Amino acid sequence: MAQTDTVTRILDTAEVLFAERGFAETSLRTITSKAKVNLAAVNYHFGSKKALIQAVFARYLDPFSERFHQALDDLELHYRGEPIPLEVLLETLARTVLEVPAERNSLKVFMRLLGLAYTQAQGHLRRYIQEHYGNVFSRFSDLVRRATPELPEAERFWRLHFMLGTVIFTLSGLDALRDIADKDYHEHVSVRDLIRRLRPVVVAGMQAPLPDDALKVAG
Amino acid sequence: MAQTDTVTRILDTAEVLFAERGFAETSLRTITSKAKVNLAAVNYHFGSKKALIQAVFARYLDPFSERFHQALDDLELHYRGEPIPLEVLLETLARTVLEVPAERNSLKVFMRLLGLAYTQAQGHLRRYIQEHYGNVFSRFSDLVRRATPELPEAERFWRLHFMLGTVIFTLSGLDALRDIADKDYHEHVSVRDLIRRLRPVVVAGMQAPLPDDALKVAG
DNA sequence: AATTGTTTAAAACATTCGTTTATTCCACGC
DNA sequence: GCGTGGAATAAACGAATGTTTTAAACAATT
Repeated sequence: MAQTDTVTRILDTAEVLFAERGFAETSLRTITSKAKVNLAAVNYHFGSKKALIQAVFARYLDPFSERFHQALDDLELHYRGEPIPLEVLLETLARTVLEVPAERNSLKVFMRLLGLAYTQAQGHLRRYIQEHYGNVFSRFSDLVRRATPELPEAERFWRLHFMLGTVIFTLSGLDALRDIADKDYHEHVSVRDLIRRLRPVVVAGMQAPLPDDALKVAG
Repeated sequence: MAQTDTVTRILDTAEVLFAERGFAETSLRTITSKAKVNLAAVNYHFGSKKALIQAVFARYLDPFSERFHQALDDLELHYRGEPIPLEVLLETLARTVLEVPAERNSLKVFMRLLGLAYTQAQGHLRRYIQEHYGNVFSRFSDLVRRATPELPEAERFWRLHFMLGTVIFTLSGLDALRDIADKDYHEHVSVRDLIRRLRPVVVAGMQAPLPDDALKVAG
């Protein structure tokens, strides 16, 4: 049990702490003491703190990447060259995102980490993710392009990230928001509730009219 | 020139560095050396690094709060009890946000800072902002309620935060996103461009049809 | 011009960080 | 059995951090 136990213990503890406080604000000493492993274990097993951060992401993104590619394969087979509708693409993305961490019961952590990847400095992380998972995003992006031919190239890019922001912000701040919502409206929301509420908003956002003077792009 | 110069020199330098790297990743030594003031000056004039962070925010949020209250006063006077339309409220909010840092020629910095306030740990910052500027948000929130009576209470709450997520995520991850956008589309976007693109998306999101089975709430 | 209070300057202080080293432990194969 | 190699441990290292201290320079007031 030796190695496996220590490595996963570190990863389990690190991902929670990273999600709670960010990367720079989480020291290796905090991680190792909470995980009840030796301080040097991180550098021994992972090499450095940077490598640990990347490993935390890989544990989520590797299964996600595989499953999502598989799901897109199925879709492309089914639609046989026809453009896949935007709703179907978003639905598939949402389902895959929900499936992956469901096994680990930590959707919230996964979302927080995704948010941090965009927000925190950590240039190495962006490079790592881009390098390892850029093709998944590219593939999805291409399919969305075919589903929304009326959108100018740049506009689609930005709207995709707008919607990404909506989802990540909401789900990563879920606890805080849920506290407020519970207190003010006495109505408890589940993650599934939230996603049900998110769907029409995201679709409407993607299909919103073009900004007033986007002429230079729209040609 | 003595005090004023040193204090504003520190603030000017700090806000740029904070916006670029975040709070924890920016050391006082980096700030003071770049600002060409003594290291101890920060602790002398502000008391601590935390207080410096708060001071950086206050320099933006104090004028913003004042202007926004004034703008809402004008609106309420003009609409004389009638509900103020949602588009007008959002427009006013956006205009005020744009006006404040325009004088200091640093809209991007202001936006990044707003994003960091939500994103970074810094519990003291959230408490400070809540305490000093919470009433502005409450007032705006009430006006939005009157502008969207058709929305169930909880639905409006969530959508407001969806849209907040869109804006904050986009603006706080601006550099990262801009890097990608520059590389892929060779088109440089300004913050003003982004806000122009954001508007129709936010409006459409707020006015999206209700989710399929929100019946229990809609009554 | 002397004095007072304020600001700047240089240095040191006490922590904390990531990383490395040296040692011990322990399981496994010969 | 023993030795060997991978893994855990304890300790220390060097660098960087926020903060404090002490002294000097300065401005303003009387």
